[in-house]
Amino acid sequence: MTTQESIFEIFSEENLAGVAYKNKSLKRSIIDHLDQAGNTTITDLTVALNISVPKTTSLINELVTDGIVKEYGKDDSKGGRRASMYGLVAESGFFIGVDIKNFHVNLGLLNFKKELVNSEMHVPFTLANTPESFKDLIQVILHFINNAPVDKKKIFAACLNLSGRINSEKGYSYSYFHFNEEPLSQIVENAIGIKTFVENDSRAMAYGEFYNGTVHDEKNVLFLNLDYGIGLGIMIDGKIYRGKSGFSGEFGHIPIFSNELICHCGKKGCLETEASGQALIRLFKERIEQGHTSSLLKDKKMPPNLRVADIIQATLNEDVLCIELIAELGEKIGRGISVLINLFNPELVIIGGILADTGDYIRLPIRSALNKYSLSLVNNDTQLRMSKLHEEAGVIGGCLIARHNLLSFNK
Amino acid sequence: MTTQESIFEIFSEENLAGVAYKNKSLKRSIIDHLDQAGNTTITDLTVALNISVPKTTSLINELVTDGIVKEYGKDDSKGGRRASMYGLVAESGFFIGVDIKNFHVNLGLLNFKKELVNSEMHVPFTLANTPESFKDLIQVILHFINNAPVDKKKIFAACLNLSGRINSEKGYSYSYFHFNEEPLSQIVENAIGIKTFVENDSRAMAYGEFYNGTVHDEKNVLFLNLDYGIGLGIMIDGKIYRGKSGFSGEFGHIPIFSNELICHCGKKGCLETEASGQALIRLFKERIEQGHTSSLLKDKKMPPNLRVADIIQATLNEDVLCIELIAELGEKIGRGISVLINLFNPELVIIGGILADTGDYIRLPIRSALNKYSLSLVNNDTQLRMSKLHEEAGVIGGCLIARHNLLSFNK
DNA sequence: CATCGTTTTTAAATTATTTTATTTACGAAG
DNA sequence: CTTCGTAAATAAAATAATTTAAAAACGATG
Repeated sequence: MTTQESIFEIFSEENLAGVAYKNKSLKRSIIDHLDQAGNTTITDLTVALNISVPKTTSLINELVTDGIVKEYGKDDSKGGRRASMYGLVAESGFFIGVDIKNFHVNLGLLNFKKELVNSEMHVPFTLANTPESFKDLIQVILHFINNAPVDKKKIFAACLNLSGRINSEKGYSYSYFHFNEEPLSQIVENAIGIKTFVENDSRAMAYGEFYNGTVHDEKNVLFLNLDYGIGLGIMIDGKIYRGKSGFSGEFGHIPIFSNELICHCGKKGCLETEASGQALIRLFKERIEQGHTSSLLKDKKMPPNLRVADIIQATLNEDVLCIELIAELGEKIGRGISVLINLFNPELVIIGGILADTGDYIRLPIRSALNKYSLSLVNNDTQLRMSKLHEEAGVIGGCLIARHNLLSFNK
Repeated sequence: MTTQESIFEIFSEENLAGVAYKNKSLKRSIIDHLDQAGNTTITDLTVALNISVPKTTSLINELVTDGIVKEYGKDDSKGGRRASMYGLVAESGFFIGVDIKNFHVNLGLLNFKKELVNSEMHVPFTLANTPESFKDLIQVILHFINNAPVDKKKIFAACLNLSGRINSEKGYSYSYFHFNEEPLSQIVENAIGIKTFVENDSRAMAYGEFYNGTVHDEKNVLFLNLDYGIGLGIMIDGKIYRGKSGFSGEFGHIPIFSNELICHCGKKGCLETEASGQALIRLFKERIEQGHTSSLLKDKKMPPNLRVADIIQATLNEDVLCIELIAELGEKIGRGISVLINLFNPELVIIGGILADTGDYIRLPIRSALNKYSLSLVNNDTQLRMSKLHEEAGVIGGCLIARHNLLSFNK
């Protein structure tokens, strides 16, 4: 029996009854506990799961022969005989995260102990809603899998992060690659030969930041993905909140401005029309046309194909116009966040996405807008923190989601 | 052993281990199942809880001798011996809900089977943040308890609904009756001699509507309490979402207007300044001053102490000005709701609170504003429904919260 | 460096639960 | 109205878990 088979046995949805069912759930609980609490002793598990020592011992032994758990030496002395520490086996399974951006793809490989063992960042790729773009993507993924330093059979699952509207339960992506009735997850799964899930990019980043990033004890956390659009990942009680069909967090399209700009979603007054990376480029052009200047100009003219990354870089190089624009953006985003704080009373709001790389240039205007627009009692309750994982948030989150979905913890 | 003692034994937080612990949790699970699924058979429980028939039988028998469960005749024939139906005993315990409004109090008494056995609506009372008002309130509650048609000892818990910021976990009310450091829940508990919880009024209404009202299978539901202020109760995955400190749902104070009106919260541009019952009265006055007329005028002058209820009544009597104002209000509320829909992608939004009594006069403008302001894909996903429980939502919700907290189901 | 207190682990005894078999109850068909 | 098929409830047997007791492992103390 290979490791893979035994893992699938434990995590299969097969309907067992009676003792077999109970043992299976107990084993899952043990893995869940080892997953969350790290390596522990049998005594620890005994109190955590409310089962006796002999029972725990026999279950652990089975998991050890299954290859999912192994002994990690002895515990520190607590006065008597030292207890054996048990923990998950890092090499017993791997998971892939594919984070698809507008102009590149990031990929990562995670082991069973939630450690990133391999990653490829900034693989060139242009996201377009065409079959060609999709084919390119599959090639990028296959290349990553073939170059991965592990047995392909031990890669249990993958997760694709895409912006736009995603129904991760059913595997549909509505904004990209929705060419026929078959769910995107299924199409990719067939193409790469690995169980595949899809998830909204901001939610995946939120998940990564939540479980492997800047979040410690907080349970209700909002993650902002400030990119060309404005995404929002909502974590409630430690779980991703997706809404009815997976369309939650359309923060960029809340109507809080009284302008006449038509958003690409077709509505007027969306937050995204004033406070996104796209808006940033538009505002930059407008200022240049009004006669302002910037270090980004080539021969005193607008550079062609100006990207958000350029403006971020210029800001960090202390370009005055860019600093001003980022501050304006921050003010507007802060006003948006104050809506979120009033509604969610979160413990923590994380500023992520490429625009978060501007650091204090964007953080301080956001902070002051929050004081201006949200109820102080509620606002004081909420921490504002910058992303810790930066551009790795997506891949790590994707890997963790693949892992979580396959193992179906906490369900 | 009295019934009360035995109930507290099962639901006590006392730390048992081993078999005793397991039996206790199984008993709780049985009660939980009977609570949600109604009367069922032993075979049913066997598959639902994954335990054997003899084990289920012995647990049920213990619960029967405890007085919490009893037999409710035989099941319909399915071909063989007819199964006994078991269910909760309605009279084994009672719960009180106290819904405190600006100008009156509603009280209700719920039995163990979630049936409202007694209620007193519109008990005269004026809510003010003074010790006198609080004393009056206690008198109202004591009067209700003493007149209740059940043994006072069998009333296990009560819940107080108040508007404003409430930390229900710790029992604090910040907007009303926060006279000293002791939690309000504790003060009331000492005064009435019954375990007491406090909850935000809109959340309690949402809870009532969710479990005994218009909600059927939906799990992610938003409830709008349109009163003098605008409250929001958020139900996620069947649970009340309270946020970090219980300040979630401050919907009335999201800054989505660019007006110069100072809200009573101290900020500008709050939804409440334009779309609440308070705003309605202000707008009515303004129109009258501009020369408009209405059936509500006395000698062609503003009536003193005009209440929202008066405008609602006039609307239902087809007063043209009031109908217009309600439509304007609906439009603005709809714009606010579109923010919620974009963020939450809920299955259902319930329009409740006194202004919901205007029915289609407010529903239709809300509906059309939603089409105008929210993403169609997301919007089409969400149902809009009017409250079913109307002014009883609060009391029923309060009773159910008291019951839930005491029994601590799903925890 | 042997002994003692402490804690984990293993083993044996006890208790509890499930599984299987039997009995009881019910409706329908002959 | 008896018989037969089916399903629930009960009883007995078998299995599995917990509890208690004993052994092993370890550090500290004298």
